[in-house]
Amino acid sequence: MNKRQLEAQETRKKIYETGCRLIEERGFQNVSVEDITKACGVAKGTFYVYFKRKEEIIFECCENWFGEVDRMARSRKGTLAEKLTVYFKGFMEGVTCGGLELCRQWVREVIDPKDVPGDMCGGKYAYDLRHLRNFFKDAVKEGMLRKNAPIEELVRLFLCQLYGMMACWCMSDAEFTPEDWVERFAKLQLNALLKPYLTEEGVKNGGNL
Amino acid sequence: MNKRQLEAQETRKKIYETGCRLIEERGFQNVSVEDITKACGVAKGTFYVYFKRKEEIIFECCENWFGEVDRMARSRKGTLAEKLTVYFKGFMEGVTCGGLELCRQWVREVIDPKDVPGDMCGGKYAYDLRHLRNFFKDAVKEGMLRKNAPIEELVRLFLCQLYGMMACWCMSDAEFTPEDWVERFAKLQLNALLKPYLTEEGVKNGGNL
DNA sequence: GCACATAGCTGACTGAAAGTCAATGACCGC
DNA sequence: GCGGTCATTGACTTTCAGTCAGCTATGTGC
Repeated sequence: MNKRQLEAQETRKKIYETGCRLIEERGFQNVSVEDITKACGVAKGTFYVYFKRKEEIIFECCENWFGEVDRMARSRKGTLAEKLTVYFKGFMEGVTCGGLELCRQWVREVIDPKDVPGDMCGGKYAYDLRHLRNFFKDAVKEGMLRKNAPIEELVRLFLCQLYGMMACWCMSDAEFTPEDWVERFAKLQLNALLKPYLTEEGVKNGGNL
Repeated sequence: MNKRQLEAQETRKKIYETGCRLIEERGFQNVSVEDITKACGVAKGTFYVYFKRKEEIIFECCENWFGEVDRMARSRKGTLAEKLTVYFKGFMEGVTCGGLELCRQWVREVIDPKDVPGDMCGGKYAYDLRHLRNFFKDAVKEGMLRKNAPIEELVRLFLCQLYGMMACWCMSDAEFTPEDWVERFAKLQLNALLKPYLTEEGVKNGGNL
């Protein structure tokens, strides 16, 4: 990689990081592309060299966040319930530790998918659906969930909980910690959703959160 | 009311109804104020005589929707669980019968409350919090819920379910009916949340959905 | 019936911000 | 050192929300 390419990479990184920071500080709607470029000393046009649209910077941010949480949950040893707890806690940690705007953007995308360009992340709702779908598929492969487990329905019901929690968190002026949310998750007895589909192995490994 | 006032009332109604229709047809972001005013044959400025901001037209629409559902749920005779079912089914009917944009706007407001002007509906998240809070308070008054029932927590947990369901509905390309949602609601065993707080009277009247 | 007041409406205007693109000049390979 | 390329630039276009001074219809007092 020559000097030119290194500098370009640096420029992109600068825009991405400054953008994320400003958006998180002021809110997506209250930061213009020029705010971002001025803050890192480049011209407005440069932004559009690296990002097709203003939104793309936050799409990328969400993608990184989801990917990170997914890796955490998968690398964790334990029962399905424990892994799911990591999943939820990871999301809520991302959200509650300076990720309010990320969370908002995520909800925006979910409620208004046409705002997400088709060439981002392989299609609409791809962030969450893809990861969670694979998560449940793996659980079937590993013999924790029965083969007839309705993957799509499980994905939907879990996301339903996750969306609801995030919306509530936004609503509650961010007064809860990730731990509070895990407790809520358990309280809502989501494991009841899984039970009908657990294998003997899955039950033995503990289905309760 | 003289001719002038009647005509003004008519103008406002025309803008409100045309606006709601266009927004529902094309999506909030894809309808400009001029689209609305042109479609009903008035000047752009007239819009701003009756609505402070573009958003206000959809705020009003949401307010009407929530009010209507609340009236339905309250007028229904039956157990707390039955009333809540009416509540949820009513919301989901509003959403699933041509209310996609309403639903989206609602979620937008919840995740981004600073976008809702403080003078609308008495404050942020007022639509849903107010109605549901009063609903639970009445249940205490009527002796169905115990006096120590944590109203705010119940409101939050129920809204959590509602938001999650709505987000999922937006996500699922509107493939579910309100009945599907009521079934999901029961499935999620929300009644488990209520049980600890039900009075003997409340239990006798049936706590299960 | 006339004159004045004003409610209701108008549409040109302003400002802000997203997104474009031809021009520029620093760097690279030869 | 030279021609070409690639990252960068910033003036420009477009779109749209929101404003406001002015106009006209209607209502009111005489």
